[in-house]
Amino acid sequence: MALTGAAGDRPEFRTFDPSSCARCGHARIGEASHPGPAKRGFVERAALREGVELREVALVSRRTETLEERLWEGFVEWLLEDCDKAQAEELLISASMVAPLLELYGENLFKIGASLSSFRHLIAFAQKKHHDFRLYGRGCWTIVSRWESVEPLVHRPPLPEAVCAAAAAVAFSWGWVRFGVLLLVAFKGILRIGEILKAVRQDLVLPSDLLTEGTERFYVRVSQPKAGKRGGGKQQHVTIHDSVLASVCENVFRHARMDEKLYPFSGQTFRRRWNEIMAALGIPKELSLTPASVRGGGAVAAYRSGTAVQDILWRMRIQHLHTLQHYLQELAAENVISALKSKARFSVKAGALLLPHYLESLRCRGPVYGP
DNA sequence: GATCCCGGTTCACCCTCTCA
DNA sequence: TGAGAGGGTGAACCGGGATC
Repeated sequence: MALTGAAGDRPEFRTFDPSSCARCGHARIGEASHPGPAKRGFVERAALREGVELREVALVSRRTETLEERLWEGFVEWLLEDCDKAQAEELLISASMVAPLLELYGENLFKIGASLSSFRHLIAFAQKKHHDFRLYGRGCWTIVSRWESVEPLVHRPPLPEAVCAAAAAVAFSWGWVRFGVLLLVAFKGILRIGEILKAVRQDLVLPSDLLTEGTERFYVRVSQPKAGKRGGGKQQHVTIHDSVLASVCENVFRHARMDEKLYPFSGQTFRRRWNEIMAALGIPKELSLTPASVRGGGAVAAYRSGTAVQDILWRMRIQHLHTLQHYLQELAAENVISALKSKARFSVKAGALLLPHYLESLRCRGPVYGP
């Protein structure tokens, strides 16, 4: 009746009120009249904000701030080579003067062998110092572009799936159980290595935690993800579909304390063990396979297994296809295996073949304690 | 006006090295 | 094995121009 009235077919129904007919006092039939979370009042919100000064809320980490301040001091010192302190202060008052000076300083940095990132940070700092710097700073960014064209970025090579499997197998054979398991979790979950190294037991949501034993899914919660300050959520999670790995994680981590780190040592120790495993497999340093290659390797493996690009974006927790291209473009460069000598290829192949046996052993033998 | 694309801009993570 | 410093890289948002 309401629809025909609205459509004009039955003018006599135009005034029909479905809400009244449903004995509902508002237009949201079947819903709460004011849906959504309970609203806080001014007093309650003000109490929660007690002591917080918006002007003092830091938008960058203290470390970045220190780095940029130090770079700025270097720029000022460079100025002082040609003028006295009073003149330098005069030059640094307005963005219109700072910008061309920074351009010259950028060229100087390039000549003396400084890093491009230091110049980028310096420009960013100048923009924070002078709000109108953007009006004059185009030349500085042009210097950055030219610098990049001379020295293009080199992306980290992805970790081939076979090398990941072999590395995990070597770790298990040496008794580095958590290293091996976390390497596989990071690879399958397309995680940044730092994310898995920082994770604690409560970030790993096992089937037994959800009372869904026997399922193949488990989750890793990522607190403070990389882009936390720029959208993407303060907390993210990844889903891993692997029944064997889920069972192994149950045995290795189920009995750990909720605040216990999944990897009980530091990142440096992870890195040293990584180096030892790569050396044992005969993988040369020149191939630049580092723990940072795990995420790219996971992405490439998912792509190769036929996972839809949108699904990979979701699993990687990135928002732009452009970003994913960084990883997948490396497909062509993923000739790490072919670059290996025959002995190393044999080691990788053998290790990858052994992995299922190690995983089966960990799955069947019950709880595993220790690092 | 809406949408897409791309380059500009920004900032935290990762790697390497040194020292304890 | 851990801590810290310094440099390099990855990946996000933003805005403007192009296209429909």
